[in-house]
Amino acid sequence: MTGAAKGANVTIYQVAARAGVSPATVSRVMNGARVSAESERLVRAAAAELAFTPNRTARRLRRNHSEVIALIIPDIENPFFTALARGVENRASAGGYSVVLCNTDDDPARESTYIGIALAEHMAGVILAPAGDASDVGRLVAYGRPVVAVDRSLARPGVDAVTVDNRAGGQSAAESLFAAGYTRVACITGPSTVETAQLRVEGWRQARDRHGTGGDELLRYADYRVDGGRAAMADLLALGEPPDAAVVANNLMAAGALDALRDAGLTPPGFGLAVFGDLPFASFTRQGIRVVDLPARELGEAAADLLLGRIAGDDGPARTVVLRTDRSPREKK
Amino acid sequence: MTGAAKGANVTIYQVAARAGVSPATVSRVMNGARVSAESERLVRAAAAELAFTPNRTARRLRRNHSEVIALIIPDIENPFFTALARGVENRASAGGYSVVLCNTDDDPARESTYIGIALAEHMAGVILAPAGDASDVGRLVAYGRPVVAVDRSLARPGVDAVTVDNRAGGQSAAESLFAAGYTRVACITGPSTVETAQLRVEGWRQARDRHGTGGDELLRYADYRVDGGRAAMADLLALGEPPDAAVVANNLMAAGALDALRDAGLTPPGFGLAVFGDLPFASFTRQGIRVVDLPARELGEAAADLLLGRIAGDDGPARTVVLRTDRSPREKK
DNA sequence: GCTATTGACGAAATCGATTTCTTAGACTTC
DNA sequence: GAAGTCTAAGAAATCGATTTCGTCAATAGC
Repeated sequence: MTGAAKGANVTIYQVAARAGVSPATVSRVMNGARVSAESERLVRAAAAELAFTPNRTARRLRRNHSEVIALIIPDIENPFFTALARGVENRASAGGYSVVLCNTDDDPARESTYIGIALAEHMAGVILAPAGDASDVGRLVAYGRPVVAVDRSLARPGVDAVTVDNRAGGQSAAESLFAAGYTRVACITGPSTVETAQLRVEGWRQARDRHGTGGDELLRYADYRVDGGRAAMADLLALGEPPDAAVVANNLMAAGALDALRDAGLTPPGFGLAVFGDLPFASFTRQGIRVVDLPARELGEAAADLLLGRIAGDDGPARTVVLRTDRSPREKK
Repeated sequence: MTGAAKGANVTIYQVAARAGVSPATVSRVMNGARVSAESERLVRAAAAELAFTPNRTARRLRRNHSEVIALIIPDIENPFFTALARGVENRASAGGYSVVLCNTDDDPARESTYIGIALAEHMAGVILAPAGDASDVGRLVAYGRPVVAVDRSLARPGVDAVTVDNRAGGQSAAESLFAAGYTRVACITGPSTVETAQLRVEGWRQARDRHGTGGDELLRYADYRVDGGRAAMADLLALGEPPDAAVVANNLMAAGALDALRDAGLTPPGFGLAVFGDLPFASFTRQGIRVVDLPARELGEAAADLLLGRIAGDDGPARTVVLRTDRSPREKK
């Protein structure tokens, strides 16, 4: 031991001694079981005097579950995920749970490590925004630990998921550009292995086909990151017959795409741009850009609600909640 | 209980039985104590077969400390703090610790709640970016729990702190604007109660005095938020003799200030702007802006190192680590 | 050859709260 | 008034890993 007044950790036994009752009675008072009014008064007085705080570790050991949930996300620096985290935290703390935020940097190995920790820590449940494709979620399911996938659904029966209607979002993003008079609307999306990236492309295709302007020559797969968006846009602009607008499937790539546009001497709305997800703190750059608002915080809230339900014992079949994106993307001021 | 194969939680006793040794021996193997080669082999084999993971709750109860540290920050959606969090997490996880991220929204009541949780959970330590002024850190200190203040120092002896040299940063930000030929350099800073805000102002004053351009009529206190920055800049531009440049004390206010400039038909570098802290994902808007890079990640790393040292038993006097800001802010491309 | 020393390892105590039993009264009910 | 509920509350087991304390045997030392 290092410090001086370290301990000061009052135990239930000390409270019991002070109140002149047994530890069992103290526990009953603290947990709302039947106790005589007199005992309760004594215990509460003693607890207050000693500033007793129950040791959660001991409680957890006995009860065999914790009041902590893990939130595993691929990128803590992406505002979409921090907003999502905030949603989770709001709901979780309202329900008496703490949230441990785990950042995987899109690395399946780190994701796997965190899943292992969640198991070893006996955390109550896990909310997972899957990093790669093959998420190592089997272990959680095998041990019967509640899991909710968020943002992307896991191709795994029995796991709840909360997503947005990416296809509809992609379609309305593209439609809004066509409606504004653009004719060659490109699409920059995420990795082809990622569900959200594919669905957003599909929405774009639907709008494109309706307006009959060619095939996939204006489609680019990138990596959901700034540099990827920049490269993809540069590539599109170098085409013999370049696009005059683009749907960009996430906020980070849009930042890169704007870079590339600027380098080519273009800016919205001269070049039409519709983006999935907002870039907070950048209102001054949103001019002329159509933003499909993603309900990031609501995603987190819905996922947390679902998870807390499972933890509370909800045994029903797996559900997938799909939230609506903003169907009428408008230019921001 | 809900699910089916719930438990499956292998205990040290089962491993011991399988290996034909006592639980004590299993524990010794898992913790690197002296054990015969033969026993070790048997135990490792049994542990592997049963996929044994030690129950951390039980370990924590016995050892009376957890491998979890709390990181309490005022705004999870501010990129500065997420970068800081990442730094903390890097170091902590390298040292075998998990990080619980707590978001206070600048609310002292929430901060206090989280400090209470950190105590009750017997977390190993706390890294605190204090929300308001009077941080309720006394309880932690009273119980001898290690605490490190980050970003702002607490006016409390005995608490380690990690900060940046805000005064020097403020000075070099202003100097770089004067050097570029601007003559009326304003300053938009944070709340007057906040240490970083005051120090940055002082740096600005030093540069201003050297270049002899008036007093504090070009100084505005705002709130470190987007709207505050917008209002402050609008106010400055409405002056009879408005500034031609400004030092803005954080990234969020800079976003607001840029809004106000745009509304007035101004953009950098026509109007000079030097900003504390970067806005990631917004490279396309940094043109012509001088950014004083804040070593957010390094702050987190230093704080974590300090805290882990304390947890390990470092008993020395309280230290304050001051990191250097970027002393030569340049325009970003 | 006989006592120290050392090493491996099992038995059992321990961490602190919860949760069975159990028991002792108090209160009904016929 | 005897037998049958309840209720309150203490004693003790329990959760799972760690750690102290001994024991037993092998090696070292004189």
